[in-house]
Amino acid sequence: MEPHQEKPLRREERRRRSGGYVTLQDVAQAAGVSLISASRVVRGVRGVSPQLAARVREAVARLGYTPDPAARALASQRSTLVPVLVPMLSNTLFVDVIEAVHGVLFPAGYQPLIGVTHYDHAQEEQLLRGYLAMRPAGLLVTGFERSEAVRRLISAAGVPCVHLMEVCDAPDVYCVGFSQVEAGAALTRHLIDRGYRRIAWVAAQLDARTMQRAEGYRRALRDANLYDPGLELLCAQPSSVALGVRLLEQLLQLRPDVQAVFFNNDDLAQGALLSALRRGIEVPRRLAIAGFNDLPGSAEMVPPLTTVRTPRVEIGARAAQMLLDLMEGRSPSSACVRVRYEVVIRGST
Amino acid sequence: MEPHQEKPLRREERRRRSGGYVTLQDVAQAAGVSLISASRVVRGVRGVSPQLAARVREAVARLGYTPDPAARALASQRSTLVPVLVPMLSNTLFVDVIEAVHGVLFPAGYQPLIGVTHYDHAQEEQLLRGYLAMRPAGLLVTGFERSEAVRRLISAAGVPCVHLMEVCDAPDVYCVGFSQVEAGAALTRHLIDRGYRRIAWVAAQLDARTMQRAEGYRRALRDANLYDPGLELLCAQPSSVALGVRLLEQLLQLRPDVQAVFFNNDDLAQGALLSALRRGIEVPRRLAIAGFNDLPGSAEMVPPLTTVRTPRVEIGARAAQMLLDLMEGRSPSSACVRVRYEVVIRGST
DNA sequence: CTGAAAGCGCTTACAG
DNA sequence: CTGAAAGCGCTTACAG
Repeated sequence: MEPHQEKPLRREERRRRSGGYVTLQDVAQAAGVSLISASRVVRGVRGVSPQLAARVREAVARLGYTPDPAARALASQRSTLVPVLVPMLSNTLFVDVIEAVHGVLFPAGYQPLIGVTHYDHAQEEQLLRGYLAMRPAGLLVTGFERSEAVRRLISAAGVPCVHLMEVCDAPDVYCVGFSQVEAGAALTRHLIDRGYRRIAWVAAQLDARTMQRAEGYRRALRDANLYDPGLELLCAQPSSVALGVRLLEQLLQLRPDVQAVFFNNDDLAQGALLSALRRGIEVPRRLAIAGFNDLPGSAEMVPPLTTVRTPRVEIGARAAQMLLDLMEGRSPSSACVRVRYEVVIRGST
Repeated sequence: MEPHQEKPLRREERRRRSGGYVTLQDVAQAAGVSLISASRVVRGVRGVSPQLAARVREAVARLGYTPDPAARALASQRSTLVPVLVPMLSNTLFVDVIEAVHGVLFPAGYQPLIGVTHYDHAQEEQLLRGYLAMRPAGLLVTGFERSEAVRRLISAAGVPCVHLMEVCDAPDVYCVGFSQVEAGAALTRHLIDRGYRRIAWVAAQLDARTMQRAEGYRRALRDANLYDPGLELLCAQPSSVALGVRLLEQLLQLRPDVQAVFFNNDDLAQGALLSALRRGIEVPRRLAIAGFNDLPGSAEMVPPLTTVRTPRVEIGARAAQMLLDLMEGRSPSSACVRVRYEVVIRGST
């Protein structure tokens, strides 16, 4: 059986250059069909006779064929890579999101490329430029706050993009998340309902979602006629347990009369609880403490921490599913998916 | 100026298919040199005249050329992707390693592909198969314990592989880490030196590194004639703060006479400290508690946790640097780099 | 030091 | 429903 075209290169040389992998050509030959027919079967294109498809599939299995992603990407100008840009990994929040994303995309044949922006617009741009050179199949980014340059890169990329964590009403914007403003307000209302009056807000990092939660805090307190700007303590450093210790100290010096504190993230609140323990401040009798995100350890604190459970796994999985639909030409049932958060009341309030 | 070869496809069609990117062909034409010369300059191959190189570089800058990774990978049978396989991301340990790896590889033009194995050999194999199809430039894997199938995949891949976290004396094995046995022994010796006699070992997950630390614990106690197998509590569940709470309870029921506990990981020890606080067990007077890894929050615990600080960032950075050398044909000064860990003595012991 | 040819392994668009 | 041709944007190996 003669191959269709002559191979000027010796077979041995070809094997060396190609790394010895089984190619689609090998499959087509083994199945006795044309290259393009084999390609159609492998790609799952409709309109191939069942007999032909069966023969190709048999050959694929027998030879152990795996498509070469580089060749595919070059011919189709689209890879199977999916950049996922998150601000930080030291926060378990995003680790959960990423694992859920991976769980959906990898089995579907896509490879997530994790990019950590460190809440920095310039880093986000640099990462995205690097990743866009690889002709990704789609994009997953965190929230909506970014530089104009990055916004342009995203839209010029011409691939679907789904936004994580926040929601938005624009009809052409894909997103999976919840209203950070409402969640912030919900926890604040819980504190008000418990009878606390001088309720402080303490936050670090000061990224977009933090400020949205601050907005929720303000709205809830204004609605109850309890808002006092003097009870807000903002700090641009990264959030951490250690910082929570320091911020509680600062707050108590500033406002010894504070009755309850809403910390923007559980790590800060955990630090504050530990600091209260050390200083003998009774929680919640003398001071109530609440956090946000329900991170590992919060339920085990002394006393257990009241917080807002955020559905990270669901956000990651649903965003990945939406992106998958978009990448494969299906239109998702809704451009914006709102997931449910939950105020978890424990002993600290 | 006529292009060398005729383009049967209309220019417009070509632009559409190629995504409108600037190609090396465009650069070569603009610089007035051959395609291959432009390629050599872009790749940084030696032996190109400075004048030619300058003209090419000028054209690259002016046109904003970025090489197409897919075309490169197809022609050279080597991508710039680097799979990094870690057991878990919920442990900050590996997040630190990954960030350090990224910090070295990304600026050098490589893209890490994070794979989480969940301490599961089958998952590791599945991930690796998926990633190897992409003809990665190198591999970064955690430790040495894996299935024979994965071991074969790694060596058949024919690309350099560096092992993270553990060390090994085989001359052809690349690794960056420290002796988990010695580190476990060092912390145990600290407890012995402090005067504790009935020293327990509590561990979860029971992966290879955990068991190596257990070995260190045993050796140190045997050397001091204090080893008592009844003081070991092992649990195969994943490590967490919540599990630490439960394991301390179990241990105290089993052996109310225990004087000190070495927890295999800080999250367990943090849970134990919180549990001791809640139950009114004085630490360290009644019971000393120590952990491993110096995770966030450990220094803020009440009392602060004695632990072993492990140089995650250094491990990630040096392993990535070693891999970079190997991928680019340089031989690293040493196949095995031992990094320094440190026993951090705080109030809990 | 520079270059023309061949090829990497696929998909696209056009025919029938 | 099936196929032959052209091409994706690079690098490899061979010449000079």
